[in-house]
Amino acid sequence: MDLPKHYDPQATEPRLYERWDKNGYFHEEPDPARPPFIICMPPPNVTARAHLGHGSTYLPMDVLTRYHRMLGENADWLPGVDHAAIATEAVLVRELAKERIAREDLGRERFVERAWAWSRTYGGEIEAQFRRLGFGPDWQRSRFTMDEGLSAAVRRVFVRLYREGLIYRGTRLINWDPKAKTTVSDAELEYVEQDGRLWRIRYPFEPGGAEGIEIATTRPETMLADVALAVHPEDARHAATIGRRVWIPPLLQRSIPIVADEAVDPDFGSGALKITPAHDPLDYEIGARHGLPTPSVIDLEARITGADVPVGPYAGLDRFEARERILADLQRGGFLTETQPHRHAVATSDRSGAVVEPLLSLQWFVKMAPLAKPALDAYRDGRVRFFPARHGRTYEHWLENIRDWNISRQIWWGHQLPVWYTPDGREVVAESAAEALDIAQRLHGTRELTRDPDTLDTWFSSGIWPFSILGWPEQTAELRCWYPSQVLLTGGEIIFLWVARMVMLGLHFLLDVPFSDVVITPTVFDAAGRKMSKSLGNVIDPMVLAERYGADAFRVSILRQMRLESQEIRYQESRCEEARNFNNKIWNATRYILALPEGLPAAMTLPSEGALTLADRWILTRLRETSVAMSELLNRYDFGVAAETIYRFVWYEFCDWYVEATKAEANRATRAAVLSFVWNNAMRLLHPLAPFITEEVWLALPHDGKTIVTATWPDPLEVPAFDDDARGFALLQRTVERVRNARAEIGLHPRERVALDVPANVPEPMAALLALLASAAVERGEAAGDDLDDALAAVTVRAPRGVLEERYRKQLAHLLAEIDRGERKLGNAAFVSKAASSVVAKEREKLDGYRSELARVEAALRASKEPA
RNA sequence: GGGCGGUUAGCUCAGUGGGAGAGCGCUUCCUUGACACGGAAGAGGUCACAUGUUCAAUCCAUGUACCGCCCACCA
Repeated sequence: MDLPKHYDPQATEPRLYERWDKNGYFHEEPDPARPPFIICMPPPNVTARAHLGHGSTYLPMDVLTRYHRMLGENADWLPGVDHAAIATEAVLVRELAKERIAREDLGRERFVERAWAWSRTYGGEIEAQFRRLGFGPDWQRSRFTMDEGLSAAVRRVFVRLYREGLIYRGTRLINWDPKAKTTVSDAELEYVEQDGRLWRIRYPFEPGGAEGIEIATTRPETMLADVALAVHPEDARHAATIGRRVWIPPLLQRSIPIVADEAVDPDFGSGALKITPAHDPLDYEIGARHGLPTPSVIDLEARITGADVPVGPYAGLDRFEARERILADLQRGGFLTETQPHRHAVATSDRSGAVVEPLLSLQWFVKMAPLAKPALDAYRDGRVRFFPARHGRTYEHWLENIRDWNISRQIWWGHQLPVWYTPDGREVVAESAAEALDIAQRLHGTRELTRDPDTLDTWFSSGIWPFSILGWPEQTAELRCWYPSQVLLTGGEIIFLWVARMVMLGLHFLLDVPFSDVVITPTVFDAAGRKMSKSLGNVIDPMVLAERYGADAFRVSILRQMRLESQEIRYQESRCEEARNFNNKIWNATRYILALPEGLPAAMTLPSEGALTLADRWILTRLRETSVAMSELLNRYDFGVAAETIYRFVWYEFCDWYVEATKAEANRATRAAVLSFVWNNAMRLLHPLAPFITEEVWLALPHDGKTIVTATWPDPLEVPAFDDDARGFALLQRTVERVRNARAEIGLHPRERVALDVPANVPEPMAALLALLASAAVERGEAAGDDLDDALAAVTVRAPRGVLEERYRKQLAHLLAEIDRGERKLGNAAFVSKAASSVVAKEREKLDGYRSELARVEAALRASKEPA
């Protein structure tokens, strides 16, 4: 066979993926006879493109699914795409703007048509990218949140929650995104630290009077809607003012009361707070406690409106423009007493980035407290577990402090509320227009209905994802076999937005948690620990990495950096290069195996135990240990250590030691069989992590079956283990290293043989390996000591006089220091009496070892100095 | 303001109550029957700081400093 010297992933990977896909290796049918292993893919936004973050979240899902498929389980990774309401709508509005068309000009129906067309065109792109990275979900089962089946599930959930009294319509303070022109939920806010200013403003007791009370604010434009000032009830400075009235500057057209409320922090500013219930959450609560009115002065365009209260010349101004004008007018009227810099967190919409305006509005909400209780219980009694466990406290804390969820959005792309209104404003909630008409006729005696134009928050449909994609509310075989799933993997930033809501809705509608394990994966940063962003120019595109180094290399590079407890990965491209080199190493070890002159056995079998050489026994023992370790590590989601474990086995044990050992004459009889066996197993252990190269190599070796994708996971019990021989080989390795070190010291050319005295009680196979691996000319001498440790320790290098002297002196110094340390330790009565006996024994053993080594090194040093 | 992580070799990071580790980078040697995307040898660290617990602390506890993440209605 004539293989090129360098592995070529660019040619191999797409070819293999196409074969897997065409043969349906990723597809599964529900099979109650086997244990299920189901992962619901967090649906990427239809607007999304692959980024490095998908490496840390989606890649582990692929690894786990492949691993459990090899274990013979009913394993399936269920993919899909999210319609991403606000994000997609924003993209479309921007595209329309290029054609100078406003959303309203197009009309709802045609706008939604375009959204569908856009989703069909671009939605497949991330799927193609995932394929390029080797991800193998069950593509035949791919779902889109706007599909008819999933939309029907959304309507069913809405109607049922409404009829159970868990969905209601009401006027509440909501977060208004003036850019996207819609409400957003609390969980979708992002608080951005900004350098702002804090203004102190005097509210006079009488219009034109010099006396008054000072407040501090960062939002002077809202003062037009003030309904009171509030002070802390126990604040002596303001006690006398409670109950008095002040006038609102600069217009001085309205006066408002001063009230006392516990929520006011007396230590902030002047200790007095202006109350604007319609434009601030805290003010809303205080206002409610005191029965204050709730006038608005900011409209949906974020402009000042005089609809509720007089706003003078500010009417129609943008909110930030109005702020400047009001400040100027306050200054002129002598009401602005102080301006100071102030750093504070501003609520922005995490989709549009716009500063969110708290507004009073009539919207739809989900009553969360009754749903949160069972979700909390499920966590507390261990039905839902987090990895790492500390993330569970985030989940718990959010559910304990849960607030009602605003679910109505004023955009067109999404699931329209299944709500209709009669001409006199009564609500009719139904799963279809026909049913709505029926109800309207029956209950309200009318067939004249108008549908609510709003759509649902995207996360409403995401919240039912684990069962809507299984066909719920139909009782499908998928739903019976595959709900609940086994594990959810996701980033920590959507524990509230998504994880908690899936648990709540899963428990409510299917009476069971949607998954038992939640694995929170780390965020990927650049090597300097900065978030990757376009503006910083530090974004690394995984598709570029896959092109440059291969998808396997990209995968291994990410996986090796994942740590169980870590919340971040600092990614550097050199890791990818390193993994590419690793793949090349695998490739070349394979070339060596395939080029053996004796050829490979037709089937994967091992020689009889008696025929196995020392090296064979060692590598088989290590294979077995590695195989046990890999299962344990993958079972507890420790991808980083798993990747590291197989990486080290392949490179440092198999390639550097075993393959070299097979070049010895004595090892030739068994090597073809053992190399094939171990390499076949190693490829299967590595396959979930690096699917492509392992398939390519596995197919070239003796193997069973058509593809490694559905091959069985190595069973450690099928690999013989020889613990004593393995230990002996490890001792031999240390001896080889010692001799190589001396060779370097002597300055021998690698091809020159070093003369080695090997005691007679070192077994012949070891002496032969020493000769090969250390490139030595072995001369057998007298037996030394009474065990293998002693015999190997007595192996000595013959060198020209004086050459090794410095080396021996260094060793001597080190040994003397160790012996001193050990003697002082063992001379310490407290240590000998209090430390564990095994620790003391080990310390004695170490000391003895150092002493006999000291004697040998002293002798060698003498020999090196004295004339021969 | 509250909670949670982190601080170990030049860089990115493992790790352990009892002899400090890996990869990259660096130095030297080497194209020996697969691999220079390779092999061998080597240099390099008061394990952030302070106090405490312990026979023994890089590891445990407390505190400090710095970095980061999440939450929160100081306007």
